[in-house]
Amino acid sequence: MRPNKKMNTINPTVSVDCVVFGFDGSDLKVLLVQRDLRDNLDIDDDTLVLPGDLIYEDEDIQDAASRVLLDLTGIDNLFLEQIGAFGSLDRLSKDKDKVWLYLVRPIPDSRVITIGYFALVNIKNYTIRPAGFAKHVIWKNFNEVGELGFDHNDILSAAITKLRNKLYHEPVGFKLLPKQFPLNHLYTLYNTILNSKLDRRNFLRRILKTGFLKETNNFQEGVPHKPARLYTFVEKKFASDNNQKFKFY
Amino acid sequence: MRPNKKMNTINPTVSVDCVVFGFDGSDLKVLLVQRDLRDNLDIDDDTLVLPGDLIYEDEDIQDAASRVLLDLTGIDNLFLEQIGAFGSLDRLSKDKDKVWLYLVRPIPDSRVITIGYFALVNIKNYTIRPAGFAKHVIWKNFNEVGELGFDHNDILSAAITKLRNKLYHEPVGFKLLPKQFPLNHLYTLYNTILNSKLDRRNFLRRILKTGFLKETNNFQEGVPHKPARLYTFVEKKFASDNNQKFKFY
DNA sequence: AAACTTAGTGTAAAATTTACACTTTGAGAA
DNA sequence: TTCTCAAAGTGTAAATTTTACACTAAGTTT
Repeated sequence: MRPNKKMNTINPTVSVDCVVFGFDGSDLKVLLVQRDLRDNLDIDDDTLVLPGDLIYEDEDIQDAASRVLLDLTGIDNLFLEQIGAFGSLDRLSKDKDKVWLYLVRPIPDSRVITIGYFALVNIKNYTIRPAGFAKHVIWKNFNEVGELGFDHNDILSAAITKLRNKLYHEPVGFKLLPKQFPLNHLYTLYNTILNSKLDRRNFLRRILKTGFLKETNNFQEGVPHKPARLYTFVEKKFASDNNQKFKFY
Repeated sequence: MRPNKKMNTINPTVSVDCVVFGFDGSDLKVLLVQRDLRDNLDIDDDTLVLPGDLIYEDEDIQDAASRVLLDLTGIDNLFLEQIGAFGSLDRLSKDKDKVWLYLVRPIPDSRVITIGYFALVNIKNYTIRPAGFAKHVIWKNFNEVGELGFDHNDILSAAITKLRNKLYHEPVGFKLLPKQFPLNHLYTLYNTILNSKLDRRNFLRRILKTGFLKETNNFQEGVPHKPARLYTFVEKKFASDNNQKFKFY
């Protein structure tokens, strides 16, 4: 490839961190890792952090984010979108964070800028493997996320803002749901994430009118009430210029 | 400040680049610098690039962007907003770009990730000083921007997308205009930037209805037709949650 | 004073949004 | 089998917003 570059060298100054959102039918979840367990450290530090890592010199940033997710969670081939760069000078300066950095980083005092990514997954497609590193990865209710390591609360805030905006302007809700789902799940999802209480009838009408949903002939099973019809999302082309005019709710 | 860090050392792996938009009454402009002149190099390279530079180790990224704008253009204290990180592996691999990097960079082959920023200025407030470095900074019509150095066309694309979205959802148009302006200037601005031909009466009604404009008792001067009343923007608080529901046009 | 240029202004029809409640259906319990 | 429970499914009228559309007013220049 390119000469004059060492391959597979770690770039000690740039990292990626990933916010992966999931939805379990009633709560919005975030994928977090327990820092010490992840690195098999023998310290008392159960701090939760976003999955992330330093990038390699010869690695595209987004590829780095994919790699991190694959390594830490077994989740492969996710749709990832950049949130932005986080580079404040004190982002690594909490005491606990420093301890950890000294244990695992080649240059623990290096100033590191991180690029945040965000992804949406159908939580059921990605049951976290109970073996290996993966057992230290957890889905945490978004509302119950406490103080994370580093500046990860900032990254998470930026991510939820982005998610809410996207939900409003693009058909992304389906990424959090199984291929087929009843309309009420989508309705709950919108209400949960947007923190709203939308009118149910109006919601259903509007979401159907968008043309992004197609009814199937399948129905819910195993529910103790009238089973709802399942729908699928139909991907359509969005001219990126038109997105602007689009309003999902 | 923080120990274990050298102060004022250049971070050779992270840079910032700024997209500064201006509006001259009929065209959207972008601030560009001519690369060779900027660095007083004796090479035949009139490539235009966005104002940008490597950051310092102990410098917040956004501060770096401010510094770059101040150094290269004399523009101080601008409202800057991050566009995102640009880190593709080939972003510095054009031949001309490499020549330049070898001439000016301490580690010319370093993989560099850049953080894009964008700003809106009233072009008349920032007449570019005709002395010193500033004489190599130009306002270029957005539509006439050709191939820029590095991946700066990508950054510019991301910036224009962001600008169009912002124009649609937030009251930012006024940042491109003088303190007082006739409504038609704002109308032209919207049409120019959004590439649209909005209905004039409907536009005026709607923009006034937002409550962000206040009429003054001043009128245009020196125009060869009926002088229009001047308006000012009134800053109001936007709960960031409400932004979403806001539509300026 | 005539011609030119932009300022400034209203309305009716169409489309969209909103508020609102009852019947149906299947599962599970009695 | 029937009763109860829980969610599914469904329509309309009023209010609001959006759209399309064109002429008069005012100041400048010739």
